[in-house]
Amino acid sequence: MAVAAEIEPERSNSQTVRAQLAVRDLVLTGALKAGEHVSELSLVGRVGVSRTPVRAALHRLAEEGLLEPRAAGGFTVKAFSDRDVLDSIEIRGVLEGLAARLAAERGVSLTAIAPLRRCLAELDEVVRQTGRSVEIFSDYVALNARFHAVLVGLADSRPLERQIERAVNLPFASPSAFVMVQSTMPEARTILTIAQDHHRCVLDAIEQREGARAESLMREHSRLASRNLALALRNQETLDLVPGAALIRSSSIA
Amino acid sequence: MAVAAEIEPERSNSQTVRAQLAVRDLVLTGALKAGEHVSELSLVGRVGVSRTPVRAALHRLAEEGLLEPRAAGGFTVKAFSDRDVLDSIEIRGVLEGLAARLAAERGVSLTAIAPLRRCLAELDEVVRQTGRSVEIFSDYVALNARFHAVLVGLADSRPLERQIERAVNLPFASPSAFVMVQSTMPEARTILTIAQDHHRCVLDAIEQREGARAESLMREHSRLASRNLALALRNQETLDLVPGAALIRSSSIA
DNA sequence: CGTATCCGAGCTGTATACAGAAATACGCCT
DNA sequence: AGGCGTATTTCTGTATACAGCTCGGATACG
Repeated sequence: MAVAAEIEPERSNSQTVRAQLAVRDLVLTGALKAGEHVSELSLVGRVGVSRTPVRAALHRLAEEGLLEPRAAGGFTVKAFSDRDVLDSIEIRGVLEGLAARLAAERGVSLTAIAPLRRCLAELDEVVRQTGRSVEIFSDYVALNARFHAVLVGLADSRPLERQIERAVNLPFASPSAFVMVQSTMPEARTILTIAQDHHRCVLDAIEQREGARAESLMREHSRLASRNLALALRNQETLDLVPGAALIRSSSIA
Repeated sequence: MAVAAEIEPERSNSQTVRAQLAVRDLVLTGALKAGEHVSELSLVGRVGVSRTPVRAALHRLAEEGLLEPRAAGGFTVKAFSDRDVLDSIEIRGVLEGLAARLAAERGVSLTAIAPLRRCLAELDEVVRQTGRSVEIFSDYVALNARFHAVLVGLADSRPLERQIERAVNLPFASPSAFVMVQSTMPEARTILTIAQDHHRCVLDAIEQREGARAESLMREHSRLASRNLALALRNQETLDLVPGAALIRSSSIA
């Protein structure tokens, strides 16, 4: 089918996963507008699999929070207010803060923290660089994602990992969601420097078993994202750099 | 089928929901042991619906955290260490703490807080009562659940509600999970009194917009559950009063 | 002209049939 | 007698057929 060819032919192992990725992309790119009802049959044509995996994918995306189940059955694309986004970021901050505190309180061996130290050093290099801004930032995004993931692992708590994974699944709530927005701003380098100092201090706090400090640092760290969100909402064009921006219906279209 | 008759004939609207409830019960009662592989076909016979809704139910239960997806496909009943349970309770405390703080910081009108005040008054009465211990506690459980639910609503944040709902879905992480354990203990009344004082102080803190106080109170409040867990783990017989206790594989079977 | 009712199209929920993969058990070979 | 390979069986993943329901439109009536 012609339309199906639009979607990458990625022959992933599972049809369900393929459908999930395809539909998620449709939602995040705005091909399916917020509030719109998304029917199973229409997707069957678009992603080229039968109803069963499409159905499973829709349920999973509803669990992720991108779709909203209707009482009558079926799903609609969820719309997020700016406060919803803000709250999602705060939730992530609180949970990551808990992870940092647990790591600190329970103690982490030096060998366990070593990978994170290495990650920190790599981030240092990226921040120190003075090249093409966009490239620096995309390097930063990748390393930053790794840093956060490994940090959460230090808490060594499966329940917490699960909960954080869910919080981060909302694309605009991920630790790196708003980093690219900074790349368009004059004080870009400043913010990176501050964020990286957060990283460093959190590691120090964990090493010295300062739980409260580690926790509040991670919270404040997440608020960098909140601040970037506020900036992005002012100049609408930079908002396109944020994944899933199509879902954010700005309440202030004055 | 004879076996299907064991399950209540509850003709709920949806086959999927029926299957979900039935399988959840099988897991929580221990009919399906922790670690055991749960096959779709075997459940088809037990709950009396076809594979499609059973399959959907299994995926939902995996999302809830009661089942664990296997790489090869299918699911196993998840096992929880006591630390997993402890962490789950801590996660709930942290999230409910966030809810209380947001409510306090953003401000709550007196009319909005009124239902919670009423709930508090009803709890007061229950705590003051001096009747059959078990009845008092089951009354308390119901009211306590309502109190927590309404409190979370005060934060007025859909993302946070979603996240907390997920945290509470783990049966032993719910606010009332370990209340029944107290009913067997001599200092039962004492704990209820303390818990109720937490409730009262949190409301006061929210009214007076003391965010930090509201947050730390809710955290400490959740730690009552942690303490009850520790007690329940000592006398194994009281552990049966906890929903889903069958999933907790005590690491210390000394 | 507005409103209520009825009918039809489309969609979801459910059941089942089929294919491929994994686990198990059996038999054969060493 | 034990280990390995193969065959069988059982399972999951996927596709499709069917039934009931919901929603929208058209028509008739006030």
